[in-house]
Amino acid sequence: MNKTKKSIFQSAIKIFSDKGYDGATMDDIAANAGVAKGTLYYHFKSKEEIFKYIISEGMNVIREQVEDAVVDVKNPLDKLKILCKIQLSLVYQNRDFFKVMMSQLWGKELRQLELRDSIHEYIKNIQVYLEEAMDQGIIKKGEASFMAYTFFGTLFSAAVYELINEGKGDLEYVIDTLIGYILEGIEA
Amino acid sequence: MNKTKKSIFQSAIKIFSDKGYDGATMDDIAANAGVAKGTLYYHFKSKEEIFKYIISEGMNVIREQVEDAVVDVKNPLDKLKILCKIQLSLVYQNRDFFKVMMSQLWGKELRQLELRDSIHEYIKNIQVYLEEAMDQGIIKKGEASFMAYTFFGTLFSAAVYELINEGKGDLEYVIDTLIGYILEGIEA
Amino acid sequence: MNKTKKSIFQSAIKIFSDKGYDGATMDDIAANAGVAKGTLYYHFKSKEEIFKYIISEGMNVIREQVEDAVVDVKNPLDKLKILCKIQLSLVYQNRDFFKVMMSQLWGKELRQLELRDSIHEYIKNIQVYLEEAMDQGIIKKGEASFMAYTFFGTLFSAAVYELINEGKGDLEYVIDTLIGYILEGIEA
Amino acid sequence: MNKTKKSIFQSAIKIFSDKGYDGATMDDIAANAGVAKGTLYYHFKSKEEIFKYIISEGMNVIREQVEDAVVDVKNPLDKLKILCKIQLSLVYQNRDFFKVMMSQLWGKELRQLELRDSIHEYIKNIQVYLEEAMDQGIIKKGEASFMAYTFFGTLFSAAVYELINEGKGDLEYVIDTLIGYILEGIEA
DNA sequence: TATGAATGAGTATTCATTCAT
DNA sequence: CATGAATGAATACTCATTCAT
Repeated sequence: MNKTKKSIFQSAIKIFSDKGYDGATMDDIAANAGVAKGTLYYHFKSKEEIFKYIISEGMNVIREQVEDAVVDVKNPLDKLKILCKIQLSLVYQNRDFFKVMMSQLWGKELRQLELRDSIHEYIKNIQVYLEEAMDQGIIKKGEASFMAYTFFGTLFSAAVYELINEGKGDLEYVIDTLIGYILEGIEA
Repeated sequence: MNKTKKSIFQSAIKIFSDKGYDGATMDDIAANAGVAKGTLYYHFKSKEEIFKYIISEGMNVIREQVEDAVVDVKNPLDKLKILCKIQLSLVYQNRDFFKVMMSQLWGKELRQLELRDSIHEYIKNIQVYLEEAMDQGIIKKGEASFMAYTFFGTLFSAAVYELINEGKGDLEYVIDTLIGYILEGIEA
Repeated sequence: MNKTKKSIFQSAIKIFSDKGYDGATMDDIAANAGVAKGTLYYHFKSKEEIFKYIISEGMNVIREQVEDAVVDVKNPLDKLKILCKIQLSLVYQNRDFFKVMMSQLWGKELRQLELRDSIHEYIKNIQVYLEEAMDQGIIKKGEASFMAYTFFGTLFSAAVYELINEGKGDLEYVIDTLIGYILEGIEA
Repeated sequence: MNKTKKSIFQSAIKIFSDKGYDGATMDDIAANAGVAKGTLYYHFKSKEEIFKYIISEGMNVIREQVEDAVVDVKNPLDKLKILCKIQLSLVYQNRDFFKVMMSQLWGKELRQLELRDSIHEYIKNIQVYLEEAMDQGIIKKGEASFMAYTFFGTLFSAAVYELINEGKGDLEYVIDTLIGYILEGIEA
């Protein structure tokens, strides 16, 4: 990704996160990137192409980082904890990207169906970790697929919390508390 | 709300949930409601007005139903369980409304800021229930505000699960399992 | 003209004078008249019909008043003076009506062509008075038709003056001064 | 002003003069200019912006031409005559522009209030010439401000005359006669 | 590689008019 | 006589996309 393309990429994330896919205009993106509108079309075929590019790049980064973080951990419980931690950190490090995803998850447009597939794929990955832990008796037996969604839902909690109480919380505290809730629940 | 207004209201929820706020057109809404476009403007000042109306009506329904369900329950743990249950049921009964909310939660448009305020208000209500339960030692001590977001995040899990695996799950099972996760965690 | 029709008539003059023909809406007129929109259509066939009615009623009033004022005056110079005076008074008494006329005089819409015909007719009336005075050697010989327009232009001066310096001037002074200018010019 | 912008500018004057501000459509203007509708918005922010641009450009032209014509004339009476002459010529050369002004002078819309301010400013300029001539005893003593409106009203006479008797009159004759009326009146 | 003027299909909104009550 | 809900054609304005430079 050269410099111009990168600045378009980053501007698009910012603009999509502020205005949503349909609300964002190519003018907004070009202005924010500091390039002429025509330049967008030199680097991307269309608005939708930019969107898809953002999603696929973003998902790749997440997948890689999760893999890297977990690869050397042997203990399955630690693995889950690390998984939680890295996921939540990523939400905080890529707020705008997550906002784009969250807002585009719903709906029946093609790009949205593709995004859902992409997330579905990702959740199936989490599921694998959960099944491992189940097999070893670390976590409750149950439908791993469903549990994976709960896991994913936690990201949402964190994102909404951050969205509404912008920057007020302490990242470390939020992450540790959430991991606690996921594993042990809130009951005393 | 007279008949015409109601059919506009319901169509708008459907269309907004399929296409998002900006993606939805007034033509879509009118066609779906079976009225002429001008009729939309006879009953609502603007597209944004329709949106706001949907949100405020929807939130009222939720608030009322939650209150009704919980009012006669004395035991604080039962109260939390009922709270969970009713919330999740509402997600399933008003899928489209929730999709609209979820997709419009993000972003910086006025309507979105207002929606966030509205949800913030609702979460503060949940917080009150949690504080009660904390005081009575039923649930872990901690920042009730933050815990309320976790609670809310569960709705999201359920919504995404339902969204991706459309109708495949058994509502009762989903609800009971989720309540279990929230209270006791996933750890064995 | 019954009470309802009259209030529509007067509201229409007011609204047309504030917003012009195209800028005025039937809603504006109805609201200002304190009746429902449908009521306008009970009394008038269309917006254009209201406009035409206003113009024809207005011109009638002017014609009558001018005639009445001049009928008993024998001396042709006095006649001209009276003519000036009454015309100018009418401008001041029917500001809104004149604004409607002035703004609709231009353009190529049917209603505007008709209005121009109407005014042309009126100016030809003035011309008759001028020809009388010319014949008797009271005023300069010349093309009476053209002189009549000058006469009419004076109304415009007065109207613009009043429009820009709203109500500041003394009516009597304005009228007397203008008559002086018309008859004797501004040269010392 | 580049070529495209200029053709939009000229079309707008034509269309506004035929149909008035509200009656004119952007489609009309675009078609007349031979450009796509979007092109109007590439060069002007809105319909109102086009209007304001026309007025300010038009007033500038008038101001400049009047100044140029008068600057070398020393004799104050000649100055007034030239002033009359140039003003009247401008009316004839810019018929459409004047029609736009005349029709938009009335009413209470923002653009109209601004137009009135603009004209008020212009009339104050005329007033200066009149005051000079008054000081030198060339014209009658009196309220110069008011006299300036009379002067301006003459433009109106000429415009209406031209409007109703399209092109029939001889420009030179009309101008000379009007100057005569203004300075010496119509009385014999 | 990058630009920005030009496009035209699409969109929210307005408003004169109709009509059943 | 009077109403006001409903209409749909018309209108200002937007914006993704194209293309000549």
